[in-house]
Amino acid sequence: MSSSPENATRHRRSAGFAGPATERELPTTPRGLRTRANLIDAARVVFERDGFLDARLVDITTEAGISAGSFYTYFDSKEEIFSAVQAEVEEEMLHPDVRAVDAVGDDPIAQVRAANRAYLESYERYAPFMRLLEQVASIDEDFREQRRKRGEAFVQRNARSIKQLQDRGVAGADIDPQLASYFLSGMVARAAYSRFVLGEDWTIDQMVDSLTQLWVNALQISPSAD
Amino acid sequence: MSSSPENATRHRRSAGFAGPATERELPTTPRGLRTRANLIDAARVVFERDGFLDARLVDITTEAGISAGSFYTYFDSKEEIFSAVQAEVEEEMLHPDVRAVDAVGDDPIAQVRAANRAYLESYERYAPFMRLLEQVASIDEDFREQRRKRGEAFVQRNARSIKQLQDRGVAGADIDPQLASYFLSGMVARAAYSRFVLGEDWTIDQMVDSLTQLWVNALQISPSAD
Amino acid sequence: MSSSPENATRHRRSAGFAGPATERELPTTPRGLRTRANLIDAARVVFERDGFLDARLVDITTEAGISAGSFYTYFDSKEEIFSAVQAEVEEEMLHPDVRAVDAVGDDPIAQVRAANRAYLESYERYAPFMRLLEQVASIDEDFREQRRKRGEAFVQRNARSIKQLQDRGVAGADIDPQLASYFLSGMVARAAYSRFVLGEDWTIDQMVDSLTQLWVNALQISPSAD
Amino acid sequence: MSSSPENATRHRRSAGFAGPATERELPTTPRGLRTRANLIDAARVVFERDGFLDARLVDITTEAGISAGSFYTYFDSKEEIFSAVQAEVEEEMLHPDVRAVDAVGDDPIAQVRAANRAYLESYERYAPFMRLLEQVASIDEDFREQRRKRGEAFVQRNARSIKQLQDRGVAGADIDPQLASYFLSGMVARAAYSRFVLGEDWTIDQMVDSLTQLWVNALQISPSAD
DNA sequence: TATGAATGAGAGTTCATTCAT
DNA sequence: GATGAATGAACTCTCATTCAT
Repeated sequence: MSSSPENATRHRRSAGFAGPATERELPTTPRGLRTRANLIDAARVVFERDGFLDARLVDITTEAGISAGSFYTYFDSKEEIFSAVQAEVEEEMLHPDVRAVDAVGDDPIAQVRAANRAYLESYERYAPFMRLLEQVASIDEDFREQRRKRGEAFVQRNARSIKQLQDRGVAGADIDPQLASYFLSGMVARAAYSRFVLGEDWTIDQMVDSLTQLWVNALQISPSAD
Repeated sequence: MSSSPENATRHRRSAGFAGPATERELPTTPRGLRTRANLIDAARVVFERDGFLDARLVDITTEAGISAGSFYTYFDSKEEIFSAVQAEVEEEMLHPDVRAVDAVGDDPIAQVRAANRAYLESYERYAPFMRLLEQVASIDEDFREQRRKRGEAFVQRNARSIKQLQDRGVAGADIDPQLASYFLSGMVARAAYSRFVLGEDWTIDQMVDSLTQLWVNALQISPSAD
Repeated sequence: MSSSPENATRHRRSAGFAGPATERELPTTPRGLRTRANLIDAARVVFERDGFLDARLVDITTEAGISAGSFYTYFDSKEEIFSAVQAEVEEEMLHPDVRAVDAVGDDPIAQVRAANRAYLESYERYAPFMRLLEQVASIDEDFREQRRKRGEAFVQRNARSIKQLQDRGVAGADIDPQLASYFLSGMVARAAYSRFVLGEDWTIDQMVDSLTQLWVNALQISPSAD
Repeated sequence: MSSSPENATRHRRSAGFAGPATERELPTTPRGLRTRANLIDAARVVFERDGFLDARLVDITTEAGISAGSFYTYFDSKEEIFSAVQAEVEEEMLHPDVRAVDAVGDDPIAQVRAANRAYLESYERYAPFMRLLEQVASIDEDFREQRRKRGEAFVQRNARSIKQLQDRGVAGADIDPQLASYFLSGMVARAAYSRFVLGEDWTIDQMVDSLTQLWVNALQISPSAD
């Protein structure tokens, strides 16, 4: 809004994020594949720059160097190309430069710290995209639901870790692992959002220290005896 | 999007949330004041039902029972009436039915618990409005910044409480009160969002218990000796 | 096609003729009523000149002297304004200048002749509109069905007349009144179409004579004894 | 319209049905001939299924199993391939399985009956194509004119038959053979249209009986003395 | 010659905002 | 001051046709 040009006009068509639907098949020729890839890259640039709502298809095609009509050779709607961008970015996020996490060893505190750092650094690297995700989530209920479901898996994994710590007597026994996992993950996620989207001026080190401390205290994790 | 009618299109002129701007003076006649109030109430209904983006001015004026053109007698833009709605809701939120918080006494744990419960109950009561706030924040940077600043005060107040607990030796001394306040508040806020906007199916009691426990542990608050 | 300008482009949106649907209420102000009427008149001009398919909304609004966007103040689609045109024309057709048919008396042959003449004269007067009806019927199945149902009533009425003639012994007894009514009415309708749309060069008198003769013979109507 | 997908949009460039124009020469290779034939068959399928207007060239080429661009190797426009389809269907219609018509003998009533039956049965067999013809005729004036001229010959032939009957004293002498031929043929054609396009629920036997009776009465054909 | 991607000229549609009555 | 009709700038989406490979 205020970040858009004067008198900007924004259209939305509700093609929907409801699901993958009839996944359109990829173009067969190298040229087609190249154009499609260009389009996705262009869309990412425009989305991250203007937000989902202010992004016009014509901006995307212009950025991609093709005509407006050609958009529809590859995608049916802004929502559909957004999903493609999302897939691309997620693909990209899954190629970490051999995460140091594994080198951490068994110390649960070190593990929490490493996980928090990894999360924050990833968030920072993809900050414009993360902001975009937040926007789309706040706009579209289906997308929100989709995202919630994905988060579920992450929370469950964390909950199991907490449970194991409890079983080993390393974490407070009277803590609900599910809720603790959910709420503490949320704390970190929101801290990242505050830092990288809202622009709070903390260093990552500060954040890692503080978040890890709060997390560890909250779960009453005792330092590893090793 | 998914919740909007097929092919709905929304326009926006970026009047902006940048600030109070030239605060428009209130109408002088009782009738004018009544119409203005109707308009705000109508806007709240429509905003909460359709979201900020899908809300059309004509829907608001229709809901208010006045003509489309009369809107501009009272407000200059959708953003401006949104601010008025926000002011009204916040006014309403400040009239608590004699909050029991004060009855809590000096026990810091009981205070944290009471504060968490109060927050969640208030969030629940205003859930549609809270969702609306999230949406607008994700859309508009100025609004986001405005909101961040307001939150600041709240965080500072909490930080001072934490500092006092530390000074009394009731909370961990090595905790950064500012960050802890920010992050723990964020945890609660996000939990409320997950529950009342995303629809996670927790009871408020569960949430209060778990959040209070995590909060208290995180700050290493020891039970009051009294 | 060939009758449209070179490289003309024709769009069709399937709003549908399925039914009256949610009949939009009339404008309340005189100005609104005037504009709506202008729009209908303009639509009739454009439809009759260009056909349904080649008629563009912007042609209609231009003809009506209003802006393109204003169209949607009154109608939702080309189909909807077409229905309004149809209603208007039918209204107009129902104001005959005191049809002479009644003056014909009891002679069945004279009655058939009078009916045929009235039909042909009316068809001639509304020839451009009749051509339009044919086109729309050939394009849209719902409209076709609608029209078929309306014709039904007319056929039934004729069938009853035939039945009465048979009962009075004035028409052949072994004729199926329903089918005869349908087929003979169809013969007259098609003759009118051939004359006024296809442009066959018969005089109305010729047509009346010949059609009446065929009709009368077909039903074996004997001349009234009077 | 109602039969087309939501919001379908159709473009047309008026290549026109004006005439054979520069008849494009047939492809020379067997492969080319096969592709051309496939294209025509595909076009017939698509035209009959979707109507002329809603048929997209890409649908036709897809149905034919060739690429979009290749269309122009064989035809210049939708109109042109339509003409080819028409030619093909008419060719097909001219290969009757040794029509029993000739076996009818000299009885004029039996001849009329046989002709009517043959017409109706043929119409039924080609009903989707006949509907298509009606549509195109209603859309394009040149095509309409073309068709009218072709019908002329048929009407003339019938008119001559009627004349002969009159000369033999078997039909009413005061009937205009031209007009009678035209109008009665029209009656049968329209009955067929009502049955096979509009969906009236008559049996062919009913129709043959009734139409023959009306036709014979109309012409005052007396039963053959043989 | 076949391919299929690219084009581009529109048409329809929306709605914040203006303004004559 | 209120009304509600009128405006017009945007934007999406289609598909016959072209053209580089």
